[in-house]
Amino acid sequence: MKHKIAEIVKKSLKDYQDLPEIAIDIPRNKNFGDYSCNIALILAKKLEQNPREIASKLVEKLKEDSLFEKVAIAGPGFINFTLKEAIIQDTVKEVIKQDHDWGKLATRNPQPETVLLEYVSANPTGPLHVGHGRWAVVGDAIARLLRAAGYEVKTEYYVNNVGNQIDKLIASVKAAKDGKPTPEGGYGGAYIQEIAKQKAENSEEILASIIEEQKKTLGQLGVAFDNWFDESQLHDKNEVKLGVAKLHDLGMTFEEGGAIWFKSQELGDDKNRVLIRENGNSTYFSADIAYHLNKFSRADHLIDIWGTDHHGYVARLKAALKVMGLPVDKFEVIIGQLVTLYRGKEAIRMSKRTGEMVTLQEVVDEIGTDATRFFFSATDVNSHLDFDLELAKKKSNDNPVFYVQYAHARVCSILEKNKTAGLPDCQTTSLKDLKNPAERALMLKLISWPDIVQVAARLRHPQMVTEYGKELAALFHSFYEQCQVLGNPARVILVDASRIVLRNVLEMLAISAPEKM
RNA sequence: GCGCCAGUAGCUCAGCUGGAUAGAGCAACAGAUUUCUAAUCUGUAGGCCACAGGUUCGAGUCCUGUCUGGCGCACCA
Repeated sequence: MKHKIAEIVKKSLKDYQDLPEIAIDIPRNKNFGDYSCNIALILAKKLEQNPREIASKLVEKLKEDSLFEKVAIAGPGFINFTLKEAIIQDTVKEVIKQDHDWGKLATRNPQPETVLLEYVSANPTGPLHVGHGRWAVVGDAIARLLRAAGYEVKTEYYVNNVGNQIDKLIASVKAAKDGKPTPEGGYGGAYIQEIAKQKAENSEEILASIIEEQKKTLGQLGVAFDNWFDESQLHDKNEVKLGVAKLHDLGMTFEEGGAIWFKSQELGDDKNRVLIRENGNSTYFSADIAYHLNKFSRADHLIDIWGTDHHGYVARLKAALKVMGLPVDKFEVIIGQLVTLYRGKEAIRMSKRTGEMVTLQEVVDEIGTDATRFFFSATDVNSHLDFDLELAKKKSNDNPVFYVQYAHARVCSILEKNKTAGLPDCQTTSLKDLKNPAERALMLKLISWPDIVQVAARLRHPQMVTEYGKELAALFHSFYEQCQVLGNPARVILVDASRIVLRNVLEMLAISAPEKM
């Protein structure tokens, strides 16, 4: 709908040149209409004209459009639109017609951009922690959003199955097996003892067993990856060496102390970085360069979600890719901040060294998949999160996830009661009588869903979906209190449209949409 | 010391490229059910958007500085 309005505004502006992007907003205050546009204010600055004058010229043209009941100027020069009731009603019918597709954006591009989204990618040295869970949920939701927005998305989990940490892991398991204490710098969690008790003999079996556990936990969270990519593959196929050679050919490397270095200082880094160590082994950095070269050969656009502990690393990887001529503007890194667990007021301290930690598996077991997903989707992944287990569990009845699910269950219950009458025919049933403010507000919300998907996908902000879900549920509950549905075909249609959008919202978050609660 | 991220109601958090009177949930208080699910609804109260400057018609949002917290600053990953 926003897009439609923007197009109309654009048409009315054809006398102007060099137009900025036209933004259509939903005003906070209902008195300002259903949608609004600030283009006159923006143009006023550019053209050094009175914004209200520009607006009044535009309004004259916009008034003629059949979409609007009313177009008005307000405040310093906002243009406010009120939709015709018939347009709103027709769009509600469109919701029912499109059903699962309502909220999927039509791509004008016959060859959609391919996106390779890499996330979680935890080291295969132990169980996932809560931060991983957060990034997993956010990554999965972003993948769903991008798909709905018309991108072709592949998801991937990078397994660092090479390097020091693996040697330490193996040594730790061996020590446990022999009843010796954990070696210096090794891993000491209870899971090490578990693995030691199992049949796991060689490093492959040990790794496989840990990765299996990770997969199991992620699966329980409803997160599955299209591809698990082993770092060892890059070494086996010589891609790491080739990447380093490429940098060498570009004159971006030098040798010192028996190691090969990347001249990252020339590109703004505060120090140069080692690519090949004195002992001939490659660093994590050079493997990661190779990995991203590999990914760029498979997709147009890369998105990585990294933990905040890796953020210092972004600049140097981008620098390396840029100097190699790759489109760095198509390489995004989303930094995921950590989660601090609380039980009531008490923060749960975690230490990898002592192995004293609450795993993601334990949290999912305790809180449940739906609530965990909702909580992790509901906040900006770029902000630190305090997550209170007691609150998420104990207050489950007032939990926002249940609030949204309950709206869906209520809808289904009404439709079940209406079964004997049957669903009214959308073509022949008039929605003219849906004039109550609660009905109108609900309809407007339903028709804005595709706009939410679009913006949420562009910004990679799943929290916009959970926000929308809460707002939609609230409007539905309010409507429900005021309007008797059964016996009113127009309202039955409105309820069915609500069911569709509530379900589509929950599906976007991979949260179940129960028919009964 | 340097860098990145954050600081919005008592608590947990939303707030789209700068827009109109800053929002929600929880907690608190007062009400609503002979009627389709009360896991609900209606209302009240709660704010110097960390602080100080600046940019402009207009700042929670942009710039500079300060304070507080998190995370980095390896020939670990």
